[in-house]
Amino acid sequence: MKRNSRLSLALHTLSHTADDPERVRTSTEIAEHAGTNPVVVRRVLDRLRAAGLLTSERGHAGGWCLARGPREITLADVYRARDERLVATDETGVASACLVEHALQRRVSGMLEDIEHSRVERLGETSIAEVRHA
Amino acid sequence: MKRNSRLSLALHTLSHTADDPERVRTSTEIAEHAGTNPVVVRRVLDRLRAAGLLTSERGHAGGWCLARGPREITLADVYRARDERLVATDETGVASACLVEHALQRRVSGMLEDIEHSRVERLGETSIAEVRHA
DNA sequence: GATATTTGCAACCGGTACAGTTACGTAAAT
DNA sequence: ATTTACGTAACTGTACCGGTTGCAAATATC
Repeated sequence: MKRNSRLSLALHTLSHTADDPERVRTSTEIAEHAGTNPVVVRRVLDRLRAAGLLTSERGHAGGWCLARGPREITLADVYRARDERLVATDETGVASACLVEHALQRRVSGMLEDIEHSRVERLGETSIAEVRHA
Repeated sequence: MKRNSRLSLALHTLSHTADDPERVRTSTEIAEHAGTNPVVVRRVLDRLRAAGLLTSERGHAGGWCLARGPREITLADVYRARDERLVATDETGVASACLVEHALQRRVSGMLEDIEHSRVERLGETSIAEVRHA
């Protein structure tokens, strides 16, 4: 697959389901379209379901569906649904004895957090329904 | 060591050298302070030297020194000195046949670029000399 | 009830990235 | 010549991730 694939795959999938919200899609189908593996798809989509963006049904005629209207799901929702953070703020819990280190941690990670927030805010301005008309 | 250590180590080291710019520090000394290994320190500091932020002298009484005044080095300089990008914009060159994918790429990666710029901009507002007084 | 389909999940493989470590070469001061 | 310290290459261990396989559980169809 390609780089940054988790977010990319999530967005791609949601955008397509937004195209035709009634249609139920299997992970196999999605995987073929995305050029990857059904299990990988499920792994990514698991998180979107946990975040309440998708629902899945097992068994015959099962598959994946949008949990709410495509206009009610923003890029920020998708972004937040990944549990990972791109900023990677330290958080090892080990308190350094070094004062400079403390000051750095506070300043830099605070700064990156701010940026993170503004990023998510901007992503929130676009719903997955309108991505195609970008 | 800890996560995000390259940037962290770079910033930490530079902040300390900014404290007393005349003093020459060996990688062993820096490594001990940072709780890591001299070779690791040199690897990270290599990039800072390539970026013109530090100089190094070999041999007896050699070591590392600031290449310019601590007020002329910003956090953005350090951030840029790492060659890596945190955003990881796709760039595999493979053109997808999927129009939605195209639109997504354009919109999302454009947005991430913006954020990257604003991040660097904000980091540029602080010099390593003033980090301690945060 | 048997069968086919599809998610759910765990285990494992292969590749990549990185910190850590060891070892050795090179340069400079004493 | 010796000592010091950078420069660099090689190897290790770990972590993460995409890919893959296998199997259990659930559900629709026959």
